[in-house]
Amino acid sequence: MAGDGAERTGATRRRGAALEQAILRAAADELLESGYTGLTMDRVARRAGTNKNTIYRRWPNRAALGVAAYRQLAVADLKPPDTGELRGDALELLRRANCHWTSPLGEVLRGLLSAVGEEPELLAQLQEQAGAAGTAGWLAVLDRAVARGQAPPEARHPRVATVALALLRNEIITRGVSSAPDDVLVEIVDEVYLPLLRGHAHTETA
Amino acid sequence: MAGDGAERTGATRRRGAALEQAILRAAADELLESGYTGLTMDRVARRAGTNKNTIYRRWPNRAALGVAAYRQLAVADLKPPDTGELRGDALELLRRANCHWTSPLGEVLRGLLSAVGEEPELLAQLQEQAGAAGTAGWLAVLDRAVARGQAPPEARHPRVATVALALLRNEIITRGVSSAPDDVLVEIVDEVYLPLLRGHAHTETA
DNA sequence: TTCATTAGGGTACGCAACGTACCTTAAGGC
DNA sequence: GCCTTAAGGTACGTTGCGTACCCTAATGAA
Repeated sequence: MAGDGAERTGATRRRGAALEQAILRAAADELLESGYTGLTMDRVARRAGTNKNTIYRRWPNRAALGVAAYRQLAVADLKPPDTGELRGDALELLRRANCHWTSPLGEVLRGLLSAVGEEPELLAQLQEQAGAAGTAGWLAVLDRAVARGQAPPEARHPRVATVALALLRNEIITRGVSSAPDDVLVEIVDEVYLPLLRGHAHTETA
Repeated sequence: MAGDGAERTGATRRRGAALEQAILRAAADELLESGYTGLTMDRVARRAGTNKNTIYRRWPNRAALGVAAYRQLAVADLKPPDTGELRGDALELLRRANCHWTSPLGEVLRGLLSAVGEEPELLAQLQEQAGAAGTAGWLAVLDRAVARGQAPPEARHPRVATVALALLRNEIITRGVSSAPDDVLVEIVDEVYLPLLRGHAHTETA
């Protein structure tokens, strides 16, 4: 990491893409350290070894910078799990999501989501990243379950497929900041997700 | 409403509970007009015909005042619907919740939820109001459905009962600020909620 | 009734952070 | 080797939180 904490001492003056990257890295680091609340333009400027002026030439306001910086962090490595059983796969996906939302990154995302409420454009950008990543994994897992005969084909409806994820999100938002305990995840899978799929299979897999 | 917009002109000086109520009313009005973002201590003070000092003697910070003011607004009138059918009741509950979350009041609640993230005490207070009110209605509706034989007794598990509500919340949060369109509510009920209950009834009500 | 105590009113302040203005200075293309 | 363009530096205006200080009205007790 170049110029991590201290102000940059290099003699040359960066421009264009290089500078932009430096700003984004600085902003992303601030996000991880202090969350969106702690992301201030002055601090990002100092950390990146530049000044607010330069930042405002690229992003119109703090929220936009926050979203852009988050993008850097959110390149999630999502290989859907394959335990050979639907229940195991679902639990694993839920545990990963739980981890994600609980991590500093999740906190950042929550902060951003609430801060961006007024600007729909930024909101759309966030959803594109946060939302899409989620559903893909669930559909993949369900595809395999359908192939195995553990779930009916109708289960591949996106809303049905991601029910467990939605419940987890709801749990975290409703219950507060800390992560959901594992037995809640198990409950979601056993009491809701699997019965739901069973309910879709009208009279089969009994 | 006494002293609605203009600064109070009365000669007597209010104290204690009367003053506290005046402050809370002013804060609640500001919340409805401008949301939590627009709730500033100076404006509340002016509107209540008092000063910040007096407010800070009662609430330690803006968030606490916001939560207290929200309590005034959130006395929801919740008689669970009774259309005679589970599907109709569920849809009606969902529509009400959708209305609520979309209303200025919902916006306020969302703002508060995100602002209070750091202070667990306040968060607990909010949940007490927002959360409990919701589940009661669903349990009541399910009770009647069970009595009618339209749902299995296991459906009265709180997590199962409120699945539709959780999905709606998730939809609103994920998709952004505006209200969920009605077909989404129908989809939640028909594609998730009813199949889920069906799935719980292992081999009955077929 | 008088008077001390207590709570409210008015105002100004310190501080942080956003966003902007203005000028100076280096980079890089022609 | 100049000239446009972009970056650096700095200071400013503004808003809003939270605090400090001192004045003044209400209340209850002597």
